[in-house]
Amino acid sequence: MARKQTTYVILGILAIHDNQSGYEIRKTIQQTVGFFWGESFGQIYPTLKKLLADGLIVAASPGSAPKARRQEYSITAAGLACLQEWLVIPYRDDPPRDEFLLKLFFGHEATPSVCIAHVRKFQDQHRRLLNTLLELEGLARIHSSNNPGFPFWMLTLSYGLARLRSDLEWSESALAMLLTQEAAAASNAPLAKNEHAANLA
Amino acid sequence: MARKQTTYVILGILAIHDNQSGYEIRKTIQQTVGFFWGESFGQIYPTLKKLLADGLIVAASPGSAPKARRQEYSITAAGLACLQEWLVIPYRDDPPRDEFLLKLFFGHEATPSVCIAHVRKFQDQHRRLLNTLLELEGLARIHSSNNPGFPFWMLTLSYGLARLRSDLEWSESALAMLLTQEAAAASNAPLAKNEHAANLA
DNA sequence: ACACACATGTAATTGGTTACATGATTTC
DNA sequence: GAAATCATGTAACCAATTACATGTGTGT
Repeated sequence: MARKQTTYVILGILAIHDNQSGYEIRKTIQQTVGFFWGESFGQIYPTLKKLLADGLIVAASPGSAPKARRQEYSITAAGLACLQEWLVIPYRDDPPRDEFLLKLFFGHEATPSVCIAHVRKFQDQHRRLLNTLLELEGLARIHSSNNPGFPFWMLTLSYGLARLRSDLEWSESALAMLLTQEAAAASNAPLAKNEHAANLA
Repeated sequence: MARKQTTYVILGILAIHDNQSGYEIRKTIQQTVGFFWGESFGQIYPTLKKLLADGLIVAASPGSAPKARRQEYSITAAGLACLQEWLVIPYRDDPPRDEFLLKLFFGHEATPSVCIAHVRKFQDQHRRLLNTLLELEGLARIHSSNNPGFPFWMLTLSYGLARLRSDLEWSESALAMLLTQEAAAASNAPLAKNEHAANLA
């Protein structure tokens, strides 16, 4: 039975920590797998309904503080089985699409400063994400190091950190290259003017 | 005017090399930006019609060998302007989705061999892609090093290579970790049995 | 004759984002 | 009392994949 990916993120998150509302599930997703996975409410709430109807999750009333109108869910045995079935299926790599690289690839059609701006944005974002991941790593080590899932979380985290560092390293050399090219272009134009002036004189 | 991304890939490809058919454009995309961008025919042909209607490209009859029924296109001044406008707009990073990492993150819910299989597949794919990119780099250096776009192509290529190497390095340590964990799990089960037998004796 | 690459297109479906609509609770 | 966060949901839209349908040219 082919289900959409949202199904499995939700099941997986509930398998790690039960009794979460749709709102909380989304927050947990952002805080744990957010750096390589995103989900929107427009996707989460309908999926939750479907999972409930299929018996993969059950509705549980909030234990302690019954705030607002709020529905918590837990994973069922059937849900766990469904998750485990999915886990063994070879992953399919989603068709790659990187608008940043695409703009860079066509960079010759733009002025030098355009690519420089893109790479700077890229660096900013990656630096910020690096800080976030380092914080996340610290928190995980403190609060979850005895959790059986911990080694796997560290695996994805170390992937993220390795990639981030590689990306930042690359971006430095890319920026250096673009800046020298810009400088060359800038010195060529005035040079051309000077030559023109020299010719006139 | 907001256009879909397919628009700009096509325009960009035609800006680099004119007089290509839809079929050729797709092939070119695969061979140049394929490692970070994909396009399907279901997307290309309708977009080509739209670009033609909007005057961003023009239909050109095949120059030399008029094979099959086949339509070549070239970019217009308006098309180039449209591409350039798009290039300066800050890139928006597409919401990240990596099924491989997601399965790894939930790895604790599966048997150790499951994650190992995923990582092995990951390694295979990345090694193959590394070879492809190295070949691509060689070809580009031979045939296009004097093209004004060359530095930008090398930028994306070096990004791909850096990432690939980082990914492969990570995958080695990930695999090592998973293998020791698997060995530990395998030696624990028999150990438990032995203890049980010892208790009986 | 057969297979493969060339070549173009359409239709169905899906997976997903975004915007909209609503309202309660907490905090300042 | 205003603002932020918590909380749930629906509807419109869209970009893109996939499968389907069709046919030609080339090489074996």
